[in-house]
Amino acid sequence: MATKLRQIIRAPLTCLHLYLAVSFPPVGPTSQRDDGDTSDIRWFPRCALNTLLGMLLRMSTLLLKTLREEPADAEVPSHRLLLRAGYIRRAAPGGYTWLPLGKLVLDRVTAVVREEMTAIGGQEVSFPALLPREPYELSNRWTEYGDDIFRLRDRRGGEYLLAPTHEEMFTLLVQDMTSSYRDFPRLLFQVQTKYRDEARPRAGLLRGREFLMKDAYSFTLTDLELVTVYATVRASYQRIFDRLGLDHTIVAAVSGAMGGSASEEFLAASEVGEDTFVGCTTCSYAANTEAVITPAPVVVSAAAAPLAVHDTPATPTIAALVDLANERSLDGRTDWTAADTLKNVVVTVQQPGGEEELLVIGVPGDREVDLKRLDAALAPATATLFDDFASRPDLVKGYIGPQGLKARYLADPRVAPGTAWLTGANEAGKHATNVVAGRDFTPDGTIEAAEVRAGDPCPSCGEGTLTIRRGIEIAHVFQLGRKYTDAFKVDVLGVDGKPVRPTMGSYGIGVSRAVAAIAEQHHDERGLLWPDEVAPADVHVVAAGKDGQVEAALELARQLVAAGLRVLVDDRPQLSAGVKFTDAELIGVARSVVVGRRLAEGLVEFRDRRTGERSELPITDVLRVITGALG
RNA sequence: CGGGUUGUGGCGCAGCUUGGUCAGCGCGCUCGCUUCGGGAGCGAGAGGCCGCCGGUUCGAAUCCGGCCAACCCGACCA
Repeated sequence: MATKLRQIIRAPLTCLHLYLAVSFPPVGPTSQRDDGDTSDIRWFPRCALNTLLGMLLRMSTLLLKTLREEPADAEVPSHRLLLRAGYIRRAAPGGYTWLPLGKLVLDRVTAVVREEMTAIGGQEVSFPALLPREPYELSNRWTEYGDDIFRLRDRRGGEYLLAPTHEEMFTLLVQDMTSSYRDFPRLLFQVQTKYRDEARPRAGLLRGREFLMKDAYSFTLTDLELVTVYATVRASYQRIFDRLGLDHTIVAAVSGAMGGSASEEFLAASEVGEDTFVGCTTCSYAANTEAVITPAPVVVSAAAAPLAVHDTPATPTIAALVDLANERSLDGRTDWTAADTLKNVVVTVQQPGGEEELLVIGVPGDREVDLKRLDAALAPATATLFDDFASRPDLVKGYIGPQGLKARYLADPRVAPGTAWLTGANEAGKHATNVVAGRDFTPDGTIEAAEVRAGDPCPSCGEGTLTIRRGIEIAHVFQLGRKYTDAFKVDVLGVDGKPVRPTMGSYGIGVSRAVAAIAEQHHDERGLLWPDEVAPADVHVVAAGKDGQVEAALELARQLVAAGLRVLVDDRPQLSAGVKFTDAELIGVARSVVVGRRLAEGLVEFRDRRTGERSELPITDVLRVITGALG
């Protein structure tokens, strides 16, 4: 009977992590499926260095329910399929339960990350997710991070947060445990649940309010060392994502709320991604649109005509202005286009502390202001469109020009000194031509706020043009610098006996998001199709028949397990073969073995879902074929 | 936070306009028999405070008000 404790399995000593696993009999009525031998429900993850341990998952007892119908509230493929195939369930707004199959995949992804981080000398630690306010107060992020932090109070009124990232804690740990240059360099990481009070969680695992993240931080004494470690981690990440089967692009990025420089993101190409990035048609340049630098134009004509004001009634929009300019042959020209005009957009800039300032942004009239790029340029401050023109009679909506403006003015790099523009005259119904930058007005600086378009010149090589794609941000690496070591005044003794302040690198991987990204890149109309490295099992054995097929499938599965394979076996009674085939395709283990109608002749069918290949082979050859296929 | 859509057994939905044998359908689940290689057939069942609160009414899933939640678009966001 199945009430006894299962045998305890000890992982080999070669494993970094020793897993003890005990499984219990399924709760509830078991009499019908209890075949008297459940001792093989061994349920444990393969250890980090894997191979020697097999695993047997019996679908007859697995906590799994596939859904035939599409869940109504799931939109993107990863969300739909992970729900349908029984990997996750929604448990809270922006929070998901990992079911057994999903947990296996998550753990495999984590294992790959852990192996690669360890391989470059990373050491794993783990901080609480629940942290007191003070460290975040000292780094100013209690304020800077704004509404995205989950904040809470304990019974005595003490203030806490659920950590959105752990820079402060890593820095404090290093401060606590190091005192000499001999303690450096350091690379520390953790795999932790992070919390962000996202205004709008969406797309299942892709943007949750609770998610699993691997965050790593390097501590070095010189900027040069930081560059070296950065390159090492970057290369490690490329290996990680290659192993995970994620088609990714490394793009130049902005570092956002973290602070820092030399920032790059790893984006997994996907139509459902929330990040837009550009690539160059000729060189290797790639960047998040937020980080695209606009090349300043070469100004040819130095001698421009003097500024001239024209009556331009009823032209509050660029389109109306251009039409009228051509109708009236302003300055004798009839070839005016939107690109000749200078559009001036008023925004309110809000600092994290709450102070507000009015700012006017000047961009060529044929381009919109990209609010994401604007915010990235202003970070950590944020901007909103200004619309209270009644309070500022000096700002004439639709007729604003940069000349004589009584507000801070930042211009697009295309508004270079010497360029002449058709723009507002700061008077209702009037515009001015030949408004020359550097002569008639001088911006307080430049800003990258104009939209980026496919076909724009490449800022790197200057020859190619930009193409635009969408991607899922699966990792972000950047040279953080001394923001946090300064905040906490971390100093260690250098070789010369004088204090040295370490500099930091920050390297994050969205682990749970990576699972979703893999699902986005590896599925078809029939279901998921996991890369081998992260699949919940190496092989899916399907018992298709009731003439001993279930017993034979289980026996085969045990042999495969004994050889170190992780096996998912569909031993569910009473189900037709069709149901099992469909489920197998939905669940997405690439290789399956069907123990079916030709069992009596000792033959089973081997299927490769990626290639569509099917072949019959003696049941005794299965192990050889599978191990061969797995490489 | 703005706009939109939607809340009815585990899942997917109908019913609401026109209040009254409407609490229904499909899937799933339980039991029996048959079936057994592509989400089987027949029969018999279990399962729902119709998101929540209040109002109108003789009577509310249905009409009205408020609230909550989910999803989508935007804003925001390692």
